[in-house]
Amino acid sequence: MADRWALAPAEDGGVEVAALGPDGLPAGPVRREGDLAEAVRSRPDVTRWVWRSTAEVYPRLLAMGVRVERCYDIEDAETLLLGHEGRYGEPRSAAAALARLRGGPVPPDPPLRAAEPGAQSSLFEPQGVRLPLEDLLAVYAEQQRRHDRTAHPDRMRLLTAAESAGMLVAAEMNRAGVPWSADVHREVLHELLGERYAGGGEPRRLAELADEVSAAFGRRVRPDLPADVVRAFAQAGIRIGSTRRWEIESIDHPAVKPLVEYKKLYRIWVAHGWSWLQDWVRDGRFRPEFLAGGTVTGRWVTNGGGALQIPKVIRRAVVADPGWRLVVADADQMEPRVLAAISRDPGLMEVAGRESDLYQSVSDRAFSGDRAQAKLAVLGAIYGQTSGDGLKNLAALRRRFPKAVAYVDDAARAGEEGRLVRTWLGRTCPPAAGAGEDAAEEAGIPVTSAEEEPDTQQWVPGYASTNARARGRFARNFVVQGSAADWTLLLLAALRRACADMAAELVFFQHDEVIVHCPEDEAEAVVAAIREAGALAARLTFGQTPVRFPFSTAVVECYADAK
DNA sequence: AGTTTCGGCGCC
DNA sequence: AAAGGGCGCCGAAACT
Repeated sequence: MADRWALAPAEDGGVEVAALGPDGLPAGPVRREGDLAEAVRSRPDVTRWVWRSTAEVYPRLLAMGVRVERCYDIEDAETLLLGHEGRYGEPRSAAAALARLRGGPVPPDPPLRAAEPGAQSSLFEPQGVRLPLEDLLAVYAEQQRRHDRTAHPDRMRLLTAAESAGMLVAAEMNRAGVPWSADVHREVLHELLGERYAGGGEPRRLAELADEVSAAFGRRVRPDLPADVVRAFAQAGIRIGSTRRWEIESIDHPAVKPLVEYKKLYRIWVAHGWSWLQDWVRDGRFRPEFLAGGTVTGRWVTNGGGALQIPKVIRRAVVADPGWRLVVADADQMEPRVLAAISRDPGLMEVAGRESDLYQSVSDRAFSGDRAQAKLAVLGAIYGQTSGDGLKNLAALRRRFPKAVAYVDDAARAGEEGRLVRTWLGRTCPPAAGAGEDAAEEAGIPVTSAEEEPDTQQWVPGYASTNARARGRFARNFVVQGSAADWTLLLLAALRRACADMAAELVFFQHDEVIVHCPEDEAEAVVAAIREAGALAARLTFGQTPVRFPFSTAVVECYADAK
């Protein structure tokens, strides 16, 4: 039996299936069967299912209790391949890919659906345009050839496979949900905000703080209205450019303390308060929708619920089931370690080859001993910092780690010049990304002329335009953040496989941090599995490298206790 | 009245 | 002290 099969759900609930040969070409006839889940369940030896869209197929399989080992998502691969080919923005649907292959009119992509609180049913709605399996297989075969034509075919194949794996993880996490205690959440809210008043107005503590702010100014001020706050300070003889916290905090005025406190609590109230709880938590689980590869850098996003921005204080509500634990694992200094792996800078690889604190090591070697400064300088180099403290030490960084800094500098230059920039595995940055209006215009989005700003520097020799510099910073960060995302995809894939042999379930992922929910007696095995998965991901992603990817791990009953 | 943008801030 | 990367979310403000 072939280990690779393809399937395409049909309109009537049936399914088409076909065995594939090692070359990815059909190894048998397309068969028509009555039931999607049964078609997969009855073929336990299949190690990879090829399908149009994981979002279309996998939630339905999971609902029937069927999991798959691996998959290949044709439309996701199409997106990655188009990007690699410098064809960002072309329609990415399988139907569009087929039209390009056969030479017909290319249909535009269907519009994305919007997020709705708690709308589990949306996960089961058919998305996109279905294609007969015969046609899907033609697209798939062509994609195999397009992989071969990339700069590093082995890496590109790994990338599409890894992101498909990420989509399986995301679908499984969406099904599992994040263990969430509504009672604890309500306790936290009551502690911070006080009683709620009828009518949905501000809770007690916010009303009190608003009164304190008003008293300090000697007139009624709405602290949640920036314009009102600016006006109030102006009347007090203090001019401010914005009401951002750092700016407010530098002011000497009795309104500052209650105002800053108000802004902090207001944020909790509107973004993670009682109505959030009502919308997103049901049956002891917070159910956001994770989307693998939702950003150009490959980082995930979530749709609804702000799952990647859960405030620290609210994490007390993330509580394991009785007898279960949360294994919380954070990759230590992930981005500089990734920079070491991709730049192959000898000095940085040596530092990143240890599991000990990378910023402390950098500080010991390059500076006079301040870890905070070393961290600022390293992150500043990755982010393209243009001023501030980080810049002071950039020269030292450049001397000590020349290849690493040159790597991101080269990416920045490529970005400024509009050239393609890729992650280690081959995810490609759109040439105009980070350019603001330029990017919008190139994507076909009309830009109002009133906002166009003549870019006078453009004609001054030696100066890049504002937009070009923005592209440079974007590209500089892209190669590091994106390559880190490459590694985390492989990490998740490996961890998922390890968890498949246990009761443990992956429930949360946030850039460099995973949470596994498992029975207490599995916790130590999960910790070990995470470390092994990280090491395996490093080998697979970067090949032979001395760079290590250690984790800080904690086995806790409550997420807030992990730090 | 409905839709889009802005300001601010949460997370990494 | 406050500049540089990526996101999502909310209400208010600004728009049509």
